[in-house]
Amino acid sequence: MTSYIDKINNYIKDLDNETSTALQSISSEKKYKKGDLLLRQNEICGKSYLLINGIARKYYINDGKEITTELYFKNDLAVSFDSYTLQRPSREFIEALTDITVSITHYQAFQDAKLKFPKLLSLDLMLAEYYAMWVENRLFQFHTKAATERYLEILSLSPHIVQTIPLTIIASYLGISLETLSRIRAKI
Amino acid sequence: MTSYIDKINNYIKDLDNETSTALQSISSEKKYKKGDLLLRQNEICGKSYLLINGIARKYYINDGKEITTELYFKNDLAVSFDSYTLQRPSREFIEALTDITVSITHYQAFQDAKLKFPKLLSLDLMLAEYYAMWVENRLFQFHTKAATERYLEILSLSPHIVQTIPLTIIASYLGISLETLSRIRAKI
DNA sequence: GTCATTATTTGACCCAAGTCAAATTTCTTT
DNA sequence: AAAGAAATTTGACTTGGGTCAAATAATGAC
Repeated sequence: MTSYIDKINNYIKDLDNETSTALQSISSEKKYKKGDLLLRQNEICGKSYLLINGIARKYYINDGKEITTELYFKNDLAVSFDSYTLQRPSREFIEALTDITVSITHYQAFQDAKLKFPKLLSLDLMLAEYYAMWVENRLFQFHTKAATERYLEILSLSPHIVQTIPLTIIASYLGISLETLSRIRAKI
Repeated sequence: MTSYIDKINNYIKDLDNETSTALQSISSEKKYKKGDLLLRQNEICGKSYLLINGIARKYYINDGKEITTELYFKNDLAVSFDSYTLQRPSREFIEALTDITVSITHYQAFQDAKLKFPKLLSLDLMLAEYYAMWVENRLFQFHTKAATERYLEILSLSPHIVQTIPLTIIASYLGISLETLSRIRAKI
C-alpha cells in the first residue's frame, strides 16, 4: 500500500503544466509553531494541509481523554476527512507537534479546479482511496493484533515516531493507556 | 452521513442519458443462493456487486475465527475495497446470507467507462469518500463505545439486522464473542 | 411428528488492559 | 546547579470481555 503513495506522488509529479500550475496557484505555504492548532473541534475543515516538514497529528477528545487518530510527517496530507468532505463541523483537532511548514489548499478552490482539470479529480479519487485503505487497515490492526504487537509494529515500521513523539500520544494512537504502553516497553 | 448516500443515489438517478446507458451497458444482473461466495480470500476482486435484494456480508478469517467487516442490504455496494482498488488478492470473503440478486459491474469496464464519462469518475470519488467515512466511523465506534452500547446502537439503527442474521455473525460484526453478545442480550 | 443439526444461553474461570495513586526520571527555566 | 514542571514508570487493584464446556432452545430434514 506504500506503493500507492508512490503512485500518487508520481502522478502529481507527472501532471501536465497547466494542471500543475493550477494546483500551485491555489496553494500557499505557511508555518506553524509547535502546539498550534490548525483545526479545532466544531470548526469546518475548509483547507487541506500538506506537510512540508515537521510533525502533526489529528485527535479527538472522548471522556476527557485525547485519542490520536493520525500522525503526519513530511508529504502527508492532513485533513479531517469527513469534515472536509461534507463541509460540516469536525469532531477532530489538528495540531502541530513540532514547528511545521505546510502547503495549504482551500477546499472550495480545489473543488473549482477539479471541474476545469479532470486530472485533479482523478487525484482526489486516489487520495480518497488511499485514505479509505489506510483507515481500513488501521481497523484491521486493532481487530487482529494485541497492544504489544501493535507497538512492536509501529516500532519497526516507524521508529522515528517513537523517538520523536511523547508516549502519551503514541499510547492514544495505539488505543491503549499510557501506563500499559509503559509496561509494554519495560517488558521488551 | 446517511444523507451522503442519498446524494449519491440522486446523482445516479439524475445522470444524463449517455452516461446512464453506458453504466447499464457494463452491468448485468445475477442471482446467488444463500451461502454462495461471491468472492473468496486470495482472489482479486474484479467486480462490484450492487445488492438488488437479499442480504450479504464481507468477512475475513483470523485465528480460525470469522470476523464480519460489513453487512450489505438493498442498494449497498459490495466490494473488497483494497482488493478492488489495487487489483490485488483479497483478504476478505463476500458471502450471500440469503438468496440475493445483484447487479455486477466489472472493474476494468468501469475503469474504461470513467475515462469516457467524467461523471462516472465523480461517482467513483463519491463512493470512495462514502466508504472512507463509513470505515472511519466504524473505527470511531469501536474506540468510544463499549460492546453493550454498540449492540444497542445496531439494535436501534438497524433492527432488521438483528432479526434476520445469526447472532454469530452479529457478534463478529460487533467485534465480540458470541457468548458476550448472548449475555448482553440477556441483560436487557 | 421425531431425530439430528445448528443456534443460543448459561456457568465457571481467566487475562489483557484499565484506573487511581505514588514514585521516579527527565526537561526547562531561572 | 537548583527548583519546578512535565514525562514516564511502578504498584495495587478492578473489570470487561475472552475461553472452554455443558445445557437448552430452535430449525430443518425425513
